[in-house]
Amino acid sequence: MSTLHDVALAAGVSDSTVSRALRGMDTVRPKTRQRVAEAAKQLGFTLTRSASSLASGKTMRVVILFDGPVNAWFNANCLQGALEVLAPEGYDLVPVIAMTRPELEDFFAKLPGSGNNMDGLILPSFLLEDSYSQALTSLHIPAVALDTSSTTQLPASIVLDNKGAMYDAVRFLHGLGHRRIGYVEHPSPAPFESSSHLRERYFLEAAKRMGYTDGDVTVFPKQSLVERMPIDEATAEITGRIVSAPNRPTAICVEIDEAAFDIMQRLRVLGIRVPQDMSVVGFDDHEAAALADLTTIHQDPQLMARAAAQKLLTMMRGGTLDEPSTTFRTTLIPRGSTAPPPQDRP
Amino acid sequence: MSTLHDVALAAGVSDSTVSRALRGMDTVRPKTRQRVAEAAKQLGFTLTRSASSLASGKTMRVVILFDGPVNAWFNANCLQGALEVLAPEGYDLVPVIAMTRPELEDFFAKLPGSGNNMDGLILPSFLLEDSYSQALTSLHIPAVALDTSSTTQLPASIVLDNKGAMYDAVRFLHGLGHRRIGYVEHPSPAPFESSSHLRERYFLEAAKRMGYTDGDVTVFPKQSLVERMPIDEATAEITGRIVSAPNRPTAICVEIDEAAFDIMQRLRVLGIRVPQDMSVVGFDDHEAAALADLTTIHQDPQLMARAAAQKLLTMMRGGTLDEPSTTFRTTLIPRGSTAPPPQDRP
DNA sequence: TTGTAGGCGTTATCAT
DNA sequence: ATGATAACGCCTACAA
Repeated sequence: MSTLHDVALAAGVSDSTVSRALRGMDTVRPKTRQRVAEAAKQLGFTLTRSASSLASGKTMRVVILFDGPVNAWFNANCLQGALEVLAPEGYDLVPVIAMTRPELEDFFAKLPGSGNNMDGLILPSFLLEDSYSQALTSLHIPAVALDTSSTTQLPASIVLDNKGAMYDAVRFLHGLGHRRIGYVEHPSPAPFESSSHLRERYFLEAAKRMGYTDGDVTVFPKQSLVERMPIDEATAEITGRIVSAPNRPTAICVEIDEAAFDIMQRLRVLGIRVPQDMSVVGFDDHEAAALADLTTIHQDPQLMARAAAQKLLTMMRGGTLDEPSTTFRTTLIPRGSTAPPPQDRP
Repeated sequence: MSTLHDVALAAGVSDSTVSRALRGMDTVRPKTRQRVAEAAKQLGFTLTRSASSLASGKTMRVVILFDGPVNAWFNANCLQGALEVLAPEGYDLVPVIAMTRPELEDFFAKLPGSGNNMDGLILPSFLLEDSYSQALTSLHIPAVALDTSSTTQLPASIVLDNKGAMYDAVRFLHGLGHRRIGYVEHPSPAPFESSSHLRERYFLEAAKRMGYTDGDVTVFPKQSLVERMPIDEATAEITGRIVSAPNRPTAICVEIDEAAFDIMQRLRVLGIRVPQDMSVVGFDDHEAAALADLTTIHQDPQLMARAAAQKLLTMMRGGTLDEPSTTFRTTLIPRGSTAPPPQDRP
């Protein structure tokens, strides 16, 4: 209700002094500062964000762009991590979701003018098209990629060692004696590339490296994507394909835990025992993975997001990153959903 | 980079016309509107939020205040639900976390001036102190409570039928034959009252109503709160108390699923079989509940948050709610974590 | 249907 | 250490 000017009158100083005092600038005499503080508290005064923003040019707003719901495990953890570092610095962290290609295009189409509307951008998950990442840098919008890939690198990024992770997984299954293995894509509704799709590539690469032939390795769904299908229908469909695959694998890697949980349950319903008949490896180490006794690959998106936010912070403040890109490694957590293949056991 | 004025020049019209055209107001000739749209796109122009905000008085910013991390199941779902209705209307949804009492106090202390900084407020989980809810209404800040309780009701609220839920739970356990039952509080780190604590009260009330005596019903932790303790230590501690309780219950209700998962695992480790030795009922119907085969009480915070956001929307637009308070009911989902008590079985 | 003019509440620059 | 004075970019009467 009351403005900075009212505070100035009450404290018997000028507007500028109030502004300086309230923002903790150093050229204010302690006594004056205190008088101002009292007047402000007295009046219940708070700076108006939009006015400060307009005058200063800083919006104190960073957007985090997701390719799916914020209640998905990975996204919620990113949000929390970034919030933990940004909020104490006074930034708003605004989640924005672009689930469809038009939405994504729209977001980037509006980018040119958006410099006035955000101080920074965090991009988790997206496999960014080059034109987009270029636009970002040429518009001088501080942005950091969070487990995001693109040919044209952004100036800052947090990357997950997906390659190492998949090599670990394949090596692990190979060590258990599995000779027919499969990779299961997450039936994501997002119609554009997500960086987790990269894992498929590395899985195949690792398999080949370990001596698996094409016939030994299957990807589900193979080609005909299960698109635009409710997610559990898609999962059911995929589980069906796995079970009825001509050369059914004895072990599968699933792109994310949340999908693995579902698939495990469906396998059991179909009479396929895990791990006796089929080994399952997940990805994420979701809180429920221990509960489900799921062997999985641990990652910590909350931590990665903190790192991303930290980098963004220094960029927004005009600093230089001493390490533009930081890589996080994964850890394979062996649990009860994996075992040697059927024929190997007594 | 370019301003509304630049667009006006390019389109050969006045600033106000551009403003009107861009915001879709009706008093603009289609042809003019199009010319403006083209000029805007051409220049990559986007309205500057802070300027619009300052001039119009609307911030297009609604904050959602949480008492814990946004990656908690309930919170993440609230966020997603509210986002789904607010984002399409152009609102930023800004998550703010107040985990400690000072943080909460600080938030409300700054409220008087905050009217200029937010158009609305969503309050999940808090057991609001009256002074706070009164401040909100007297400051005319549109706010809606989401499963939040306070003596002084806010003008709008979404309430969960916690009472009905707990009566269902007690009735269910009673029907299975349990004569000694327990209620397990969530070892929340938040030092202030959360509305889920209400459930404890209703549980006790229901138990009494069904004929349980004080000796038959135990609350964990009983009195000495497990405060300021890392959450899993607290859970371990609580599990220990349950197991070693003098008159150990044969069935427990746990305040939220996430805690129930943990407790179930610990019980098993301690050799207590679920449900043979101990029945467990959760609350939430978290995605992992099916996986854990946990009998639980279903609620849908995402849906509730949508409703909350909808109410907020009409309030922010000056409308009147035809139903200030909406109550959502719960459903008990029987699964494998509950069974008759030990002595009842052959 | 469109244009004109004033003001929204701060910050920044330049004095003092 | 503090004051005066322009911006900042848009919206909203009001006028035409």
